[in-house]
Amino acid sequence: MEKNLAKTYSPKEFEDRIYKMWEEEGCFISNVDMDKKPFTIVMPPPNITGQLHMGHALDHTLQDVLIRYKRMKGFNALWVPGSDHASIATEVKVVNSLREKGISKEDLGREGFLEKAWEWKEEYGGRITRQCRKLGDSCDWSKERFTMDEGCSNAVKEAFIRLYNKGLIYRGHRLVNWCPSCMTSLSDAEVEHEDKSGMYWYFRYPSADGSSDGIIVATSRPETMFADEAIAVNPADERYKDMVGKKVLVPVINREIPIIADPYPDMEKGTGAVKITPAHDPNDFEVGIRAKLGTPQCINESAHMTALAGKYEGLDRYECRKLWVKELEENGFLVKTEEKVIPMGTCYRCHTVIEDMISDQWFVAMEELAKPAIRVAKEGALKHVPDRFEKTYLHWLEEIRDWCISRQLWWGHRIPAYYCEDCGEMVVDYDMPKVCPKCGKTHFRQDEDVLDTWFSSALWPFSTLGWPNQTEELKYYYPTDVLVTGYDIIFFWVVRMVFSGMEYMGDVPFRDVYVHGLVRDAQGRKMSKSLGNGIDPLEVINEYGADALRFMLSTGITPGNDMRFKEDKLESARNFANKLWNASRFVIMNLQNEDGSFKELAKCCEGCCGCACADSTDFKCINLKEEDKWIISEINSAVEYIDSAMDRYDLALAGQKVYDLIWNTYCDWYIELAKSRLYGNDEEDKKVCRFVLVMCLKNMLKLLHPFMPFITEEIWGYLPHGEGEKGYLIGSEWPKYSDAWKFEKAGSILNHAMDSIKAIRNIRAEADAAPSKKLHAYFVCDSKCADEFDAAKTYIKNLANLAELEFIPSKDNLGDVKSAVIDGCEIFILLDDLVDYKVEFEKLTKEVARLEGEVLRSEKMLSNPGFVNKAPKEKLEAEQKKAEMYKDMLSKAKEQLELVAKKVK
RNA sequence: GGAGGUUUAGCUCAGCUGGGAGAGCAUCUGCCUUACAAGCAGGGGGUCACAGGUUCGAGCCCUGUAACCUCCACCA
Repeated sequence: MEKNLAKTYSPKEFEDRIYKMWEEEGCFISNVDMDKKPFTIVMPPPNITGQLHMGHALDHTLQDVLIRYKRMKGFNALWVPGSDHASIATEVKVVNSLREKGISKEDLGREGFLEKAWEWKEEYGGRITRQCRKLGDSCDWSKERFTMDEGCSNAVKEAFIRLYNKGLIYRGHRLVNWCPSCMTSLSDAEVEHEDKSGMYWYFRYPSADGSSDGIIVATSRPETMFADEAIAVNPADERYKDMVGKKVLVPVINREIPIIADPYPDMEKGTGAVKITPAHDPNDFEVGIRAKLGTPQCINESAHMTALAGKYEGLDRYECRKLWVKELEENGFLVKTEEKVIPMGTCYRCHTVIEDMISDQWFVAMEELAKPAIRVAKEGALKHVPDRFEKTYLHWLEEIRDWCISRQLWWGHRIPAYYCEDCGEMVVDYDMPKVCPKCGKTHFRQDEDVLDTWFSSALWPFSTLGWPNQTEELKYYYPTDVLVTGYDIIFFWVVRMVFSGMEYMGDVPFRDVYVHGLVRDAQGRKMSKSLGNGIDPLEVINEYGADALRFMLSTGITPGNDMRFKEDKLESARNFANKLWNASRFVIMNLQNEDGSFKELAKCCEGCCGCACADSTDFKCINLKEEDKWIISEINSAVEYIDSAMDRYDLALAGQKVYDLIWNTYCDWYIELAKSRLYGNDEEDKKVCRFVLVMCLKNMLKLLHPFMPFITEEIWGYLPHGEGEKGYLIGSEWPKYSDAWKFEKAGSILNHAMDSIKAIRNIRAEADAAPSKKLHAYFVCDSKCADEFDAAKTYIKNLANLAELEFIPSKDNLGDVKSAVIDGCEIFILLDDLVDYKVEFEKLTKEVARLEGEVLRSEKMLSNPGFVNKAPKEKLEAEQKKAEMYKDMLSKAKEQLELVAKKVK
């Protein structure tokens, strides 16, 4: 082993090595252990369609931070990894890759195609797991799952059969969302609504018997006219009362259709008369059922016209529309047009405009299943973070319609329904039946369709733990603790997992849903392939390291809100890692002898191993200085703060606190204070200082570990450890808040010291005094804190670079001074010719004005009976103290001003 | 047509249950001070979108307005 850390922080040198070490040592493995409480997260399985993007990196980082935190807190932490077969998305990808080789999916046939799809899965599934490792995901790879592996497939069959037997899955012949490009049905959740600029065309449908001028209807889809079955009007509509029951002709093609009365038409919209095309519009379909209309189709599965469209047969729907409108116009049927924004459903995968298509599909009846899912959210058994997402969740469940689960695809879970070749009888079963229960024959064919990919995802929190088998894992780990996911898949996934969990397991799949936002680009746009603005996490890791990426992602967010990806945030995170690296290097440097062996550290207590263990709490045998007590106190209160933030899922606040602690507290102050001791001659005190440096560093490494696991583990490896600390940081114990670590007096002393130092530095900087120049400072302290300033004296002398610090009773006879007023003390420095008295005069004038303002504010508050009577006692007392302090500071500042005023003259 | 979110320093964003406005980056000044220039020290910069209200006290609570964003909603 090297004696010390390398000179420069270079994450590439150790991140992969550390991960491999963790994995080989089984640090991620979790097994059933009744003596420990489990903490479980099931990873939202990434699609095997490609590679992980920044959204995954965020999702995984948040989960890993939580898992590592809980693991260190002593939970039996399990993070189950896996991936999703992503039926439609993957099928499209495989089809495309085949097309490039000039092969169609039909050429290969079902079996051949599936072989190709599995090859795809092997390649891309493997790539994803490698990326997870790069990110530092501490998931239990021995439990890795895939939505189409044997266990998950069994779970899918079991779920399907159970629901079918309960009558909650049924086959229906009805209108469904159809993507003409993907050539499959889609569920409502898979349809996105986009506003598109469109047109209303108003056409006259002439009267069949010539008894009237006919009727004018508006439509945005003239090409569906070939399949019109009626014109509907509202029964309350006076305008058309006499026409109900009469017939009109579809223009040009002269097919007779009736005018019917139905509550559906809105008298305010369009002309109040609506053409009814049951096969191509869901509302029309409903009207058609009520009026017993037929369902002729003029558009087919690929959105081309059928024979019903006559000479337009075979044309694309939009081609046909153009020509057909032209023909109608030329024949005088077009009354007027109106430009209009029309909301249109599009396919969530390819954004093709959806057709409503009549077909035979499988459905899940949702009404009963939704009820328990609604109940658990309302009762609080399922908690959303932030809670506003509960509204989204509930709204969707309350409006839910039956779920179309069959897809006309090959890649996915094939529906376990079998049809007798002889009599057509359908059997739903785990495997192909041997004998037909109806006709006794033995030839069956399986349903051609596969299931919606979300059908298997819905089972993920328990199928991954062994369900439908009642395994030990399932009993121990279920329900899981938290689901971490983006708000964009609440509908697809979260609601379905919840009602599935309630249905099959009788309990929620997770207690909390931690919802995060999207990672956008620097301009705030969504990252997408089409914009080409996506950023590859691997490239970022390559340049800045996984720790920097993780820190940027986990501390740059507010729960539920989107974040922008900014390069400078990454840099800042990387610089922080570098800071920690160098601080650690400093500590180690001062710890080691020439040969790399450790120098002696002070022992904190009887039986101390001399390794400055992180959990030292008994300081009986050690002579701590005030700054030691102070830094220990600071860490102690940070632990309390961080715990509370983590427990609220406020990871960003927790992370920022560690940042602040390491950089602004430990590095900027403690290490600086430590230098004079380490370079001094007091050998006993050096041991004490080393002890504190190491103990505090260890605790900070722990606090940072969930966020930056690699660098913290790497540094941990270079520090001395006692028996109780053997092993890796990842498995170490989280720091505990302890009263033994509270040192209030030391805090006060150091605060006085830091205030003084800053004030003197300020004076020096503004007077343009050389930093190297040793100054002589005079302090006039209040008697109430004289002791504390006295205790702070050496710190001030050291860090403010003073030749001398003298406490004097009054500033009289000092002569020319530059000064500062801080709480409890006035500071004077003789700077002779360096001072610009004019500037000084202005500054003091301003300061006096400021203090006057403060005093005024305070007095106003204190003379306000409302405040005095109603404010809590602590507030009142605090305000009184402040008032006193400001008055004091004001009078001193005024005196100084007078002095300077004389000089100016 | 419904629902939600956002609006705080030049930029990106924090700000917990109401009690004296913060960070990172950028900018300016001075420093290669023996862990770190990926750094150190110091400074400047904000009518907390707008208008009302509640309160002794509002960035925070209530009402309204504006701008931007997102989701949901059966394409006459």
